[in-house]
Amino acid sequence: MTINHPVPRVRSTIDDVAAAAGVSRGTVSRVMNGKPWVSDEARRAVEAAVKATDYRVNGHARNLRRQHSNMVALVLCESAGRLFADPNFAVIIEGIAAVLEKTGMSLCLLIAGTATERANAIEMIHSNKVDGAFLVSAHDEYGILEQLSTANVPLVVCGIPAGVPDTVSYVSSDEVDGARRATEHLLSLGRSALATITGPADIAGAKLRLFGYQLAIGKSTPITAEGDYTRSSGSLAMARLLDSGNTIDAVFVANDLMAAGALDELNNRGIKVPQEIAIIGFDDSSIAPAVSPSLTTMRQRFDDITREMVRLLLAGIAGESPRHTLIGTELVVRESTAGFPFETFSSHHLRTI
Amino acid sequence: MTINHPVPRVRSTIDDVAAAAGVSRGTVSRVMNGKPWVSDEARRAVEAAVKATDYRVNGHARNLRRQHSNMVALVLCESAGRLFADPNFAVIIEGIAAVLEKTGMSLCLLIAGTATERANAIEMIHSNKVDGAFLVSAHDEYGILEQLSTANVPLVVCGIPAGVPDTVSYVSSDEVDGARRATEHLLSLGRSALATITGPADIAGAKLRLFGYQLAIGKSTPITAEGDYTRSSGSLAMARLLDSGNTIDAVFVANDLMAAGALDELNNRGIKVPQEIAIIGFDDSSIAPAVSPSLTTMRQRFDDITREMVRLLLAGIAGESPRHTLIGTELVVRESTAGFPFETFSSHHLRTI
DNA sequence: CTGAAAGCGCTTACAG
DNA sequence: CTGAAAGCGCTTACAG
Repeated sequence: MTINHPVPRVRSTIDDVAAAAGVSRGTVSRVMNGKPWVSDEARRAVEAAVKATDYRVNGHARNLRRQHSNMVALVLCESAGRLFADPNFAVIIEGIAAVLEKTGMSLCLLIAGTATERANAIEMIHSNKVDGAFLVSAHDEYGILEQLSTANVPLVVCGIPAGVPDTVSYVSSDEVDGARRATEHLLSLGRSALATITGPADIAGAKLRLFGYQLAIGKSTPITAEGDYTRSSGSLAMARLLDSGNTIDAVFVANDLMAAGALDELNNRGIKVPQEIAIIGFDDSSIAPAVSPSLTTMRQRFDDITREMVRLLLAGIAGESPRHTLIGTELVVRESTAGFPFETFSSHHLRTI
Repeated sequence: MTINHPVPRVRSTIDDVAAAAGVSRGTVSRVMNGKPWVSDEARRAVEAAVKATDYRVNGHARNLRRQHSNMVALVLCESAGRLFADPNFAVIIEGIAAVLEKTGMSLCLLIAGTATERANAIEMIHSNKVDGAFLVSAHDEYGILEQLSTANVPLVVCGIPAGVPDTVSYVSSDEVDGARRATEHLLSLGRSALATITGPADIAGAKLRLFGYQLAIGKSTPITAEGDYTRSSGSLAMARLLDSGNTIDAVFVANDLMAAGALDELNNRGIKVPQEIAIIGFDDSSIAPAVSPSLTTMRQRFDDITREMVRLLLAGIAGESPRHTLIGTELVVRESTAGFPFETFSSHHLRTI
């Protein structure tokens, strides 16, 4: 396939409108932009001329002149398939869109799952067609952050980037603290044979969650299995843990999707959750209350995260320096670490363990 | 919240590069665009100067001059939440992105779930910042298609728009034929007490599927319940059908998501599918094989649909007139209308009905 | 192979 | 309140 050069399309310009209205283009421009100091008579003439000529301002010319576009990009470093498989993305996109909408800026999503798409996104940002950009899920291996960090445009990353953090802003849940508290919750149940299912080793956030887990279990060597944040990888990891020969009575899983997968595996083997093995996830995504047993998890406050992301991007556009914000997480207790009613389960739990 | 006017950021221009390289800006432009007829010496000087000055071409200036942007928009008339709830969107977006990638054009997604977002998307297209646009799920009530149809930019709609079809291209599954064949499949099972769960009445495609259903059942008055294409609305509609007092032994559901919801309701009530009631959906989305019993459905060939959408947009950009394409559907038989093995179920089916 | 020049369509001080 | 003019940063015939 080849690029088709667009046919020239006739469009009326500001000069056409000016001629039709019998005014100068300066006056047309002033009414198009709602500037004051235009006589009612001129305004009416221009408005009529705009209609008559079917005029629309040319965005390239306007932005070139204004030196900004009033648009920001949201770069998603995933294929559409993976994007749609993880409910967190919906929450993040919706949050950013909702906050940004009130600011008068417009948003364009750039899917950057393939190398070509990443190159296009980088080009778009480097060429100054957007005033700023959000970056979601920047896997280290792509080096996209590195290339973008030299762009002359403010950047806000969702999550903690592994490298080049000085020139960009980021906002993230407090991963270490969240993972530590999740693990302590498991410990508080009286469980002592803990394991963890980690996210991809190349994602900084995944490493931090593992670190928080280690903080909580102290000096004991961690029993771990790595997944890639997908549901099926959680099943596989759980199976490896189960078949490893280690005794396990509780697992901290680095995200809800993998926790759901772990639950699938446990359910398949007839292992009772939480009686035999307690499970805690991370995210409180839409899947957490939907699985059976429902999933205890550390809630990421994406509403606060996205609000802060927008705030930092706007600040960056206004000339402020990059800033880093950590947002706290909340423990949400559900069936996978508790019974219902709580008391009943607790006593049952004490008897069986 | 208010708009922050961006601080002026220093960026080197083509003149800076020309000065640093000791050539004219014409020459710089030629090497930036890979044009022939540049001496190796000049090329090297320019390349060094580009690096030294950290130069990037300004997209607005380039596009203003070139009169096209090499970018197309994909307008999604849904909130991010709904977008992510329906697996069809992922398939469509991924399909368009994949085909478009090979053409050298870049893609930007515009979420147009709210009135403000729709206004932004329309503005973006009217201002000629994209060379063309895809439109997905254009609910009639928004009038977005109407506003866009006067834009001086080719448009390709996914699905059959209810109005203004002359100025835009569209590609759609053959809804009428698909629905008719789905219903005939139900009839071929020996079922005679049919009902249908329809999509939203304001969506043209939903009306066409109902029409196809009516074609198949002939003169009998259709028993219908309307949903809104979500899973939960399918449950509700199924419940209404069940509580209506009509005898029902087979249901054509206008999409898979609602069919899954119908299955939920049937499972809850302990009604056996397909023994007591057979169910057929529409789409063959990822949920169809995932539910239990797995769902018989009419497959929409989204790979062909998206390929054709890109083809038509490119053709439109090249100056060709709008065109309309209908793509055929395929019957995919699974458990919800058949047993496994087939023979076993068939005999069982004959005995119980 | 290269430079000088025109022009893409706007906005915005600057005079008046 | 309004017009004439400059200029945003490019690309592309046009000469040479």
